[in-house]
Amino acid sequence: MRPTVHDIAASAGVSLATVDRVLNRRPGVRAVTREKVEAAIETLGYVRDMAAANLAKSRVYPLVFIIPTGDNPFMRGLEAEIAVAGLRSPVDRTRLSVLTVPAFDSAALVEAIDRAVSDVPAGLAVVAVDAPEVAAAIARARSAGVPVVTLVSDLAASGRDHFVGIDNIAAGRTAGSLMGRFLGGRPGPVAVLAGSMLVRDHRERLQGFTAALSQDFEPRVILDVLEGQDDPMLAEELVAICCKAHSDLAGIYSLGAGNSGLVTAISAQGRPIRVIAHELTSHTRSALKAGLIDAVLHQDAGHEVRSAIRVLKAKADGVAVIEAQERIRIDIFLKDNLPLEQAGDVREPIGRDD
Amino acid sequence: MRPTVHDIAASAGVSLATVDRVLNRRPGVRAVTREKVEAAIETLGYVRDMAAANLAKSRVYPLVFIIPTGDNPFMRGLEAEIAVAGLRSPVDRTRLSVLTVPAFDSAALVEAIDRAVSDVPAGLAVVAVDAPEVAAAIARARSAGVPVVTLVSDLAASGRDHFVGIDNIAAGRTAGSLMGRFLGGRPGPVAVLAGSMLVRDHRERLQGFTAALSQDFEPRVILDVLEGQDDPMLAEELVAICCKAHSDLAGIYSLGAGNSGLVTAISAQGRPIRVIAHELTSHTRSALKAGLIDAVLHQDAGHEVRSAIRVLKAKADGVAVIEAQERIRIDIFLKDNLPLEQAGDVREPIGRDD
DNA sequence: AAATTTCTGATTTACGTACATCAAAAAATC
DNA sequence: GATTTTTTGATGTACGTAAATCAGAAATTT
Repeated sequence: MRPTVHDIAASAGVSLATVDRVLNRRPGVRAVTREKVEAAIETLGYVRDMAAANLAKSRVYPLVFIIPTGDNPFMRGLEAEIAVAGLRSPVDRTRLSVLTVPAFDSAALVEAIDRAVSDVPAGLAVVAVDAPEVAAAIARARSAGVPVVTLVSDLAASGRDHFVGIDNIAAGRTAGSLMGRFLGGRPGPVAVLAGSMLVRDHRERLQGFTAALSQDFEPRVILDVLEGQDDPMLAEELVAICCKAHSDLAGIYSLGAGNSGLVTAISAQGRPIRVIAHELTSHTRSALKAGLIDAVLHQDAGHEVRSAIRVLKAKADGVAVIEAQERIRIDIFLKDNLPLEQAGDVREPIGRDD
Repeated sequence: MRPTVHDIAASAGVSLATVDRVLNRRPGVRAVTREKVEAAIETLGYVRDMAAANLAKSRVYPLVFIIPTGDNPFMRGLEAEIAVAGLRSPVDRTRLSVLTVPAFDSAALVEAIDRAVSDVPAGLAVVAVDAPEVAAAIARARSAGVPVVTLVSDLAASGRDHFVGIDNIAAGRTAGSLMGRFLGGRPGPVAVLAGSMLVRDHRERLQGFTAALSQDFEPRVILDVLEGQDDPMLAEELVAICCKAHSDLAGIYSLGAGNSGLVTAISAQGRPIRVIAHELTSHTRSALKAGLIDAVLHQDAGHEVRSAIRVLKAKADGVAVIEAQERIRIDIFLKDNLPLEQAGDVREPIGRDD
């Protein structure tokens, strides 16, 4: 049987109340007594039964997610997954709420963080914007005792407790490596379609892509980045122009959103172009199946949300996280390993979307 | 606040004891009364607080894993991950035990299953062997009230509650697709190195590989399967012979174990051969880095073990599982997206291993 | 040594459920 | 209608922890 507080009390020769004071850092315990208790905890290998503790406290974990507004399908998918996770809230004693703020607006994000912190939630998950004032706001949250994880987009300088998301440099390198192998000896330049070079994730993906493609393969021209603002219409236009300008275009790496425009543009081309894109959506899925896209790199929003919740609860309890379990993987989908379509999958609106 | 048994009792106009009888299927409740209670449960949306219930019952979940003996590194990795998960047993109220049986010995497996069932564990995870008597044993376990999941190797005919593992046909297809793309227009036959065609997983991988490679790419000769018995020495010998016999050998798909022998054989070749293998181990990792292997398909044993535990607990409680969370993914590793090496990773003995 | 402050013990209630016991009520049987 | 059987209610204890109260002991200060 695992030891209980009673065993600790008996073993340390103190009362239950004192053990409780030590465990919950309540005042009124001499240093020597505290050490006796801690020694007993150590030798007996006591671990607090969180289920019983939470029951006694009737504890709930109010968790706040702060994510960007706008029609970025990945972010909307994230929001949907938070809603799905919310259905399980009664079971896992969480209470999830979502704040949305304009994308890339660091002032608004800072305000949202401060507002969220003011009702002392059990944890905070933030899609970070790369700005010093945001880092400062996160640091404030933590010094107010609120655990913070960054979600999708990291901000290591903030001292956040954990980052939930993929390694974007590795994602870019993977894309570059796949592109190099898929192209084989075939000549011709490669284009890169991004949302905006102002976004850290996109910069990192580009960096990894360029590095892998130029390091491990024969020299190849990488054209100037097309910034499609994650807008399908603009993406389509830019890609079409690019195809016209480069009749020998061999491949395209789309590292942001707006892929439906990309697909429209390349399907109009009568020549094979290798395409690697990000995020599995209904569009990229069907383009994969049709052979218009060769590979899709993907991060699973559901996993990210569940991981954020697990990590925040663990941090709130001061418990260690299982690192291996919380590593968010870069999924590589070909048309041959597509997962079955599910109800919760990202579905996009007609016309303007990913 | 979520409703409790007290709310149900009040709402149904019955006593707490009666609610308890209904909830725990104890006798002594008239059908009409039971229906009243069930209606109240329904309308109030009551869900039993499992944490409190488990506390009251001081319930533990004894779970039994049955896996093959032998030096198959993947299976040993699985065993190691079970041990790691066992460290968390006090926290999640499980008690894990492992039975090992000779590989592919269905009689021994049946005996182990029956033995395990005889002390009525809360659940059973079995690396299944494809035989009718095994299916029957699993069916017996289930009708004895013991939830069963198949692990790594499925046996759908058994009526098991759940399968924890990858889709091996999809894995083979993925390998075929990657091989086709990696080879591009380059001519030459492709070899397949398997453990044994008696194993269902290996058969399925081969099937998927052949289908994808012949369906989506120019015609290519796939040589007769080399059966290396998952033995590095034999694998090395077979591959060396094959290379000698086919001077234009373009690629090798290694769908089983014994990869260290494979690597030795191909590194002796002075020509580039595309290689796709299974399972990330210290050997395949370093071969990836060295460029001797192009891609590794991987299933994460830690995830599989944790998933099996979650699913079995859920089945034991009669609770729904989160399907999306329990899907075991096929990881595709290139040298560019290798995860950091960790303490729990599969390390192989010198000389004879994967 | 007395007064004060700080620590510690003993005890109780609570969280939501499980489970057992015994009495009382209702239904079924004769 | 009396008896037996079945169903229901009332109540208490337990699980492991949290949190509060109050009395008493120990340490510190005067």
